[in-house]
Amino acid sequence: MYCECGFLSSARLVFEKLMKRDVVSWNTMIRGYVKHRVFDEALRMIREMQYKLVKPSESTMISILKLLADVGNKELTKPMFAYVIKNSNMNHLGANLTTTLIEMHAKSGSVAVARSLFDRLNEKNVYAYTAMVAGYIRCNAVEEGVRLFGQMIEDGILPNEVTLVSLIAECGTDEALDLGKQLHGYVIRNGFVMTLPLATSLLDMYGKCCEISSARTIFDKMERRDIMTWTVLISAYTRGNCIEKAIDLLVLMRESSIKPNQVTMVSLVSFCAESGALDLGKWIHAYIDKQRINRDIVLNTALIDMYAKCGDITTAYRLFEEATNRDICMWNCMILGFGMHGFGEKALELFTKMENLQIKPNEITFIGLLSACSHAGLVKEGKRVFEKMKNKYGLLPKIEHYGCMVDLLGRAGLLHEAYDIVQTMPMKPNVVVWGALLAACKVHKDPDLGELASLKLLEIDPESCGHNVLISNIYATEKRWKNVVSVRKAMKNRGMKKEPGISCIEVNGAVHEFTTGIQAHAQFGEIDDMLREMLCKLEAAGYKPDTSVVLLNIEEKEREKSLKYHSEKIAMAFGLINTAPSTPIRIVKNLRVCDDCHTATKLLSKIYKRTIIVRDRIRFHHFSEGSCSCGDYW
DNA sequence: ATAGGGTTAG
Repeated sequence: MYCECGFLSSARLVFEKLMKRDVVSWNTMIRGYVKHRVFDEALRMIREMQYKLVKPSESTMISILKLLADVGNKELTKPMFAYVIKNSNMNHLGANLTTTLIEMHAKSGSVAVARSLFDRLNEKNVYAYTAMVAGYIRCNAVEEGVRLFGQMIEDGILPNEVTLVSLIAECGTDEALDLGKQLHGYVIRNGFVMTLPLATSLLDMYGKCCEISSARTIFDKMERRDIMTWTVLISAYTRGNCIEKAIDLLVLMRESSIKPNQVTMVSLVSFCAESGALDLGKWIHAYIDKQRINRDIVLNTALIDMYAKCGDITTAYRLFEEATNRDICMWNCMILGFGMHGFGEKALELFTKMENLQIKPNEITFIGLLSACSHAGLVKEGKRVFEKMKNKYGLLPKIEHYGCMVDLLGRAGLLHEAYDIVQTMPMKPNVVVWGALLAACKVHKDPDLGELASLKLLEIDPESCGHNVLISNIYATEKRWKNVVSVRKAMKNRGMKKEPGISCIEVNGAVHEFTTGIQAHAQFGEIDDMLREMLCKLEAAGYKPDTSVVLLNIEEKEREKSLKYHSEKIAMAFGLINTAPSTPIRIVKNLRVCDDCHTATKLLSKIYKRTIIVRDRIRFHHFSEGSCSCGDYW
């Protein structure tokens, strides 16, 4: 009972007091740890059990392995596998045990090990086949999966409703969609009844592959719908940025007297996080509490993430402190949140707390910490964290972590140290790594290293338009128009377009989106007047347009004009017009803030006495009283 | 023995 409810220390106490322990008591305790993701302790107990010569029965092993397969944990599969091998005769592994091992390996990414076990099976039943096919789809070896599915049918082993559902559930990726459609066809051809699980898995698959209309067709045809059906469709809409449709469904669902639960709400909250819609996020938060929807650990994490990503780090931290239950994901969200806001010290403090509580950080934790150090210019601390990751926690830095290090050193102006990392890292640097170096070269004006990085980028990924823009940007800063033109031409020939700059601003709960340039907005006349006024006041305050950030080789006057119509400035003008004096203005943009807008926004915060909070692609800028929280360091 | 929905980075 204690294990099931997650009161593991109480369970352990009872366990320790037992005079006699049999296989069942060990099994229960270990399953408790696995179920609640305390893998270290589970492994320790398995070893202790072995030491005490308690020999687990096959069914004990199966039940533990099954749990492991469900949580898809990679760290434990290896030692568990070793343990099973050690305790049984490899040549006489029972079919049931083997099948469970296949499932465990297939679900946790070791598809090759799963296959070798699969090939040793004499009698391959539907469970083994399904586990294997599902494993292939999960690790993106879809062709192999299709082949095996065909072989299974040839062998005369036919899938049933349950196995079809578990396969379809794996098909929510672009790569697997074709297979998913084939399975859908199989379901129809063979006259399976569209039960709720079957329909839900199909709905979810189409939703995840952005084929919402197919999902909708299935949904509309259904006679009965339960909480999962609604939830899946709502997630599909939020994923496709159709928030109005999602909210409509929330209302409709209430009307058909099905009450949303915490799972339903998570996808709505995470939409707000993604799009920076704070007002909507607050509304949903209030809705959750008003409807007395239970806030479990995942929903709390989503809310924390939402507040952090919408600029309200104080509320995010309050929710974090109030949470009675925290997992690694929640800690990571909070660390990432602090980093995003430039509070590097706070992120590090949180990490210290984690360490004191003996909570094991994972690789995402370190991405958060390294990028937090990077945004705050904490070079020494960042280096220490990187060492700790390797030495204390035995985590092998992945390419992302090297990318963070290059960013950390590059941003701080230590270009050659950054380049050292690029040259000595144990894997081939990718576009992210070269891109970080290139961006650093742009900020710290090292055209030679910048050019080298540019060439590498073009070599690895000639199609990436973002990097081409950055390259032409570097040339433009040096007024090397010839090079700018040739990069631009090459882009045009390949049909590449610069990702358009988009700025969003939420006013009275509605999100308004602006792109660059003059646009067909009902209020555009007013906005244009406002922009003119802003420019006048800016110039009076000593602002000069920084035309070096404009990429095009055009006349100076035109360049100024193109600056004036940067989406960010338009959104700001719109905010100034439509919000009450002295309320903060919040803007979310898809690209990084440009130098000119950054300077202008600082001044504007002083001129109009407004706090202006801008979330760019990677971090927050809090502008107030003429300065920015990033300390001009981004 | 086998089934459907949600959170962090890139």
